[in-house]
Amino acid sequence: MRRQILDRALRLFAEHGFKGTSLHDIAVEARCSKASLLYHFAGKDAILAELLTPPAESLTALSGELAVLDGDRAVEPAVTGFIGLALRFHLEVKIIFAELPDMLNHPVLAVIPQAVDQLADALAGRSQEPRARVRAQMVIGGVAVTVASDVEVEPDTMRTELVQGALRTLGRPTS
Amino acid sequence: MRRQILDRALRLFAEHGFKGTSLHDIAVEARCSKASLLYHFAGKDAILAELLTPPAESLTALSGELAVLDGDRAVEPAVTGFIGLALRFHLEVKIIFAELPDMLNHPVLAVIPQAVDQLADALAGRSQEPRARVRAQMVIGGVAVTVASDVEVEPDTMRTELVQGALRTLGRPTS
DNA sequence: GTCAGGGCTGACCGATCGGTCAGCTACGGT
DNA sequence: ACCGTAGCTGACCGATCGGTCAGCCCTGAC
Repeated sequence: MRRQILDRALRLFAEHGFKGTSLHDIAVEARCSKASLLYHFAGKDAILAELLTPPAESLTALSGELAVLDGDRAVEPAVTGFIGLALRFHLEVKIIFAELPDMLNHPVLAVIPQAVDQLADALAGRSQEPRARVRAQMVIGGVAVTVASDVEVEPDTMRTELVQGALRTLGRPTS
Repeated sequence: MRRQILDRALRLFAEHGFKGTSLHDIAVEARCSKASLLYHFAGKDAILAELLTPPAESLTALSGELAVLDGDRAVEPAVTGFIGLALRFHLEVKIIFAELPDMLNHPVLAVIPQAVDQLADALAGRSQEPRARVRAQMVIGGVAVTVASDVEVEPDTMRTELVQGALRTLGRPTS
């Protein structure tokens, strides 16, 4: 039942946004009562937090791995690692980019922005130049939006093209 | 007063999202009563529609200009034109990318997706190849997210770097 | 048989939402 | 001096929101 609730809530949040989805909507989709949702979860926020915990932890883990690599060597792992996570959690990515700004009160979600900042740092090759920061931001946005959109492409084609596209964006021709 | 309302509503919608902003919030920010909002506008949706009409019209106009250009020649104008619009309407871009999916009922907003599709078509150089579609989507997402984010960069640096980054993403080295 | 407790529910609550309405105020035309 | 009207407001409305609570049902232990 918990699984069912989380599964349906994930789809609804991704489609209509967090604020755009009511507990009633989730209950109908999961074929249970609204009160049942609140038996399994402390509240609506708790459902979102539990949904976004796996991608948040994976992202912070990636940031940790990248932190030990210096400048140039961090770029390619950052690209492939981020794209891997984005593809794996594409629905969660859609939720995060849609309405994260308000949800930052919750401790689980608060770690996401700083992890993204560290990711941007790695993508920029530890450079503080404005031009490098812009490139990094373009990669993050491009990957996130593309993964969240419903372009009909085979998964491996999508992955390779995202990686190559990101590397070109950063001015790093494909090796 | 209308100007005041639209100005404050734009900022609030961009910051907290459309659903995340109440008429009360706008009224407080605009220093007037909630009833006054609904004297000037037919409803909350009408405020959003009026805010998004200028960028929507500009976008459809750009699509029209690009439609008469064939394949290769459409790419660069598409890049520079889209980036120009995105920079000019950066707050509106943030609103659109955050919660457009639900608002498509309104006729003013319904034209946006098809205009974006035509833009993607031009960015892909009229190619139907999956790889080209992915690249185009990456450019749209990268530009939109970068413009909507608050990276602190001088406007002209931002513009030139966005254009060059987009062209690199598309595999078109800067001329 | 019975009892305890986890899973679940309908009924209900206060808060807040978008929106309506009668009426107040200020002011320009005659 | 009078009036029409544009601008604006407080009070109020029904709907919907997230969340609470007493209690029902079922099953497994003894």
